Amino acid sequence: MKLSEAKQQFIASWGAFGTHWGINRTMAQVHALLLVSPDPLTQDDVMEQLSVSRGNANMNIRELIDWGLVDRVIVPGERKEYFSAEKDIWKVATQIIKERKKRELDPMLKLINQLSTIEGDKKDKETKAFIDTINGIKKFGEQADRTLDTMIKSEESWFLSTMLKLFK
Amino acid sequence: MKLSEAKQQFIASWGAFGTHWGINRTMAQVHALLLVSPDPLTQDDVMEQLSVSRGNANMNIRELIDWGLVDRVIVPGERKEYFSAEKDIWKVATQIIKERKKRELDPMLKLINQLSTIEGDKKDKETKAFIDTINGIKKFGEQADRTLDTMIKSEESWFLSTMLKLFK
DNA sequence: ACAAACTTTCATTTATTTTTGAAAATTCAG
DNA sequence: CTGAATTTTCAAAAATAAATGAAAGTTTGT
Repeated sequence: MKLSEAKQQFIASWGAFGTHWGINRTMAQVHALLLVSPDPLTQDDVMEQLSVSRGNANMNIRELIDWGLVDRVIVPGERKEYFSAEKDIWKVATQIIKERKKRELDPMLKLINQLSTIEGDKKDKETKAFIDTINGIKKFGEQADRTLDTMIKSEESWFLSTMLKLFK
Repeated sequence: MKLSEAKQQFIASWGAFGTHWGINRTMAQVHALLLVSPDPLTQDDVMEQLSVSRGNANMNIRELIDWGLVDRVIVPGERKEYFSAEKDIWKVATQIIKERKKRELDPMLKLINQLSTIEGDKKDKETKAFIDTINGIKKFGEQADRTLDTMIKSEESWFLSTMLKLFK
């Protein structure tokens, strides 16, 4: 298999994979493209290599920056902006966990906490089932929250220790 | 907050939550409804409570059964089928992890393994970047695979030990 | 075997999400 | 300040995903 072919397949599959996880196909493809590009790319490079419009490329690149997965890179003497993706997959995973936790788990727990304050007779079967389910989710969510924080933290300290080694 | 109101909000939010994770809104809502229902429901109950069509209800209930999150329940003397959701959130989580792993992580790793066999000069910057990214994903995926298997297994043994206690 | 009760399918419709591309806004060198 | 280069916005169009409901299929009691 040739590089260009493998690259195409990787980008296409990463895009399809993303859609199964609620991620816009183009965003996942831009991410894939930047992951396998040794040097930073411009918006026009992305447009050309993925055959997408200017607006689409722009929107998804910015979304990736919001997610902390892509950085703007300044190339001296160039007017255009360049973009480059974090290449360390462990850092990528940590960042995604961090963002999803913030965007989804935390608001969900907030809601669950509100719902756990319903008034009602615990003798009632319907009420009891509701409270039990909500409490189950609450406990699970709180545990997940703690576990994910630990993962994020341990990754950061791993990162820190790696950095320290570099400067020792 | 009253039960009916809380229930409505839970179902709506669970549905919205699902869409962020690539899960069809109705499927997530049916799941939520069954999670807070003390007794099994029929397809008509689901249709009525969620205001969805027969086809939609049927399709999503079956999908939930495929995912191993909902069971058909036979009520003696009744012609209709009844459906009930697994209520233990830890088991629900385990089951979702199991299914997503099978449906998505495993095929992705298969692809990555194929892509890691590209021919090419490692001196070439493009080729090197591609190989490095693929290998990074490969290592990460293999670790995730092992970790998730451990989680699934530990849940099963926790389940087993709970069961054993019941019969001791 | 029949028919009522119930379940499943799937072509069509509807809703939602994504993409486009031209216009507006911004940036920056001279 | 000017204007060309570049980036961003957003209304409209296109693509995709989901829902509908009637018809076909299946099951079960008599």
